[in-house]
Amino acid sequence: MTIEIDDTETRATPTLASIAQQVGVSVNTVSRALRAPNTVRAELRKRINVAMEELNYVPNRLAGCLSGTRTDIVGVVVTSLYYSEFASIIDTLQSALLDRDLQVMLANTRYNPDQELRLVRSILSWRPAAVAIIGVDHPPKVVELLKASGIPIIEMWDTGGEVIDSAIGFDHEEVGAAQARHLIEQGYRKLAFVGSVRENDRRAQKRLHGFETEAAAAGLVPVAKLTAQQGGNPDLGERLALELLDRHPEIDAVACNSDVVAFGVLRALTKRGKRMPEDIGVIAFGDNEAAACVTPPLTTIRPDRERIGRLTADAIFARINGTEPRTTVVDWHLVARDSTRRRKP
Amino acid sequence: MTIEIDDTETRATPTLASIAQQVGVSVNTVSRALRAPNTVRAELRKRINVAMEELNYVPNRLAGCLSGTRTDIVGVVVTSLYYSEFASIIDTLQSALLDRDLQVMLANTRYNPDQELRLVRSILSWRPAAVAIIGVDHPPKVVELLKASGIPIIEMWDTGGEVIDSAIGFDHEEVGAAQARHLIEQGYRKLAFVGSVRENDRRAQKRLHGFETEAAAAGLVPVAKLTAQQGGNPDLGERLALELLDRHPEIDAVACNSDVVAFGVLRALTKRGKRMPEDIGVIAFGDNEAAACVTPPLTTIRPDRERIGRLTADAIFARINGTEPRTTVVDWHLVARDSTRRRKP
DNA sequence: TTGAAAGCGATACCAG
DNA sequence: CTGGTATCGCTTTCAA
Repeated sequence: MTIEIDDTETRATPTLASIAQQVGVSVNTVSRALRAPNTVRAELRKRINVAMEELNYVPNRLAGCLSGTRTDIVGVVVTSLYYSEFASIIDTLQSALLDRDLQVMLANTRYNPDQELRLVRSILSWRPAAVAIIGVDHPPKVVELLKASGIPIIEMWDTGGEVIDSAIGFDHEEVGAAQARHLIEQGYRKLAFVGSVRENDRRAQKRLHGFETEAAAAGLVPVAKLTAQQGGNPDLGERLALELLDRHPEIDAVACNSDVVAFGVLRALTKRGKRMPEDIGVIAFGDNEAAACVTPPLTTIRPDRERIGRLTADAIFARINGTEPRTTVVDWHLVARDSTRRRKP
Repeated sequence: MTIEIDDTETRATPTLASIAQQVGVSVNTVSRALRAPNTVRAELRKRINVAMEELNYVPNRLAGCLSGTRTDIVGVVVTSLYYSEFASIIDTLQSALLDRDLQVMLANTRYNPDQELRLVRSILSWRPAAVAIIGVDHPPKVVELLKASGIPIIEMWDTGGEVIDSAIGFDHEEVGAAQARHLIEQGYRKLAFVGSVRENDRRAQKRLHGFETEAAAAGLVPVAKLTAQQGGNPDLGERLALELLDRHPEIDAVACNSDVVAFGVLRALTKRGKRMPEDIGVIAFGDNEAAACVTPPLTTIRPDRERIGRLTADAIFARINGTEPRTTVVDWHLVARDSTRRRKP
């Protein structure tokens, strides 16, 4: 009697069963050879490894995670990928997660709340171990879903307001206030604010609000203000600055909501023959890699993105291991460069 | 007789079965209500949807993809996340994939081949529908795994050499050659090359090689050359430029391997009192958002990142639908700005 | 139009 | 140390 094995050399991706069959052991011996190598006889283990190598076996995590308890995905939801805004957060976070074999699933909402809901839903459908998401302001349904998921949720970049679970970021109102304070300290009095302040970018709104409030506190209202709904870039900055000069020629300082906008502002002011920092001061936010290389070097506020990324990874591990949720405020620094150094210290 | 249902109100994540039970239908009716709504009576469908909404049901894709045929993940492997190098590729790619409900799983190798192997393996373990990866030069085992996976593999950013499946990018040697050609056309004769040229960054190496070859063809060897293994940034550029001036004061043009390095080079040259473009010309690669905003505005080469992202998404769909692999060369442009305009046109 | 039942590929608990 | 067997949550024939 012959047992016919219909192993018709189908070039299907190998499974645990394939190699179990080839080695002549049971499926779960192979599984253990992977999961708990020392529970398998050395010689067997070796043959199993050889077979895996030969067949280019790659475990199927869909199956693994479905049956096992944990998933090794961490959902990361950002609002933008451009201009280094969050790149180094993602970079640091990703590499820290990798050390624990966690895989990043990335989503970019582009500041669109509908998109955000859709993406969060999509990410949750992968049953991630945790979700890290930019901002603390989300559509109610997003909050509901994230809460209902029962996994650790780390909100990054911003703090304040209602936090779903844990947050790691800083107070953007304070950043705006610091911009105003610095300009005032340097002797500027006719303050303006320009930049991209989108309807759904609460952080930008907070910075603007903080700026206005601080200026008002110093008796400097009204402040000229020119914002746009589109994303920030140098051309926008240039356009807004030119318009600002036309409308308010008396302006002697400009705060920008981002460095890339400030780059264009500097260009516009230079074209109009303004001397910086003497005639007019410029301060921004973000500390883009080029901020120290433009003319004049740009005074700006530098958030500690690496730290946020690292602490987020730490928080994810901690929460997974059962520690309590917490909110961590991360320092930022005002980097004074020549675009505002009116008063020699 | 009483049937005891041990439905101990466990706050577990709802499954298809949960809502099937609540609505009083079978599991696969609910499944069909999701997958093929018009095969379910309207009234029933409605009740099912209500239940899903109430319970905040999110389908478990691990299960779905395990049982079904398709996976909706696309693995995206990049070598860096900093400095906008690939950000807009990822951004465009991601949003194009989203239109087809494909989810990006991101990995960053940081130019480390061991990491690359590990990450590719990890990504393949999720049984993605396709993989998009930066570069056409990978460790042999990576190539083997990707080939064995049987899914579409799109190599981005570079072309030439052996392609695994499909490629969308451009010839980096030509870019380097174009840098040299432009400098020579503008009348520069003592050419130098500086920047980060890592051991595992084949693209950077190709650009350097193309530059040297083109210069040699014009009888301009030897070219001074100063490279580093670390990643490019303005400080590196400044350091290298200062060293270059010390060693080769006769230099009259510098090609940089990236814009961020060039930013530092400009700063160094300015500090040393060099006039640009008169005394010395500078050309770079990348067209960083700030390239037009530094002093002098930087001549550089602009790759079309959006196009690469979009075409990669297109290629993924096409390959999934059975079209043949192909290599697509994407245009790039030399953007001449004031850092090299010696000859007035 | 709806339901029952058989997998998908791995894990985990129990036996042997 | 090794092998059955149930199970994870969903999709997918095949019947009813």
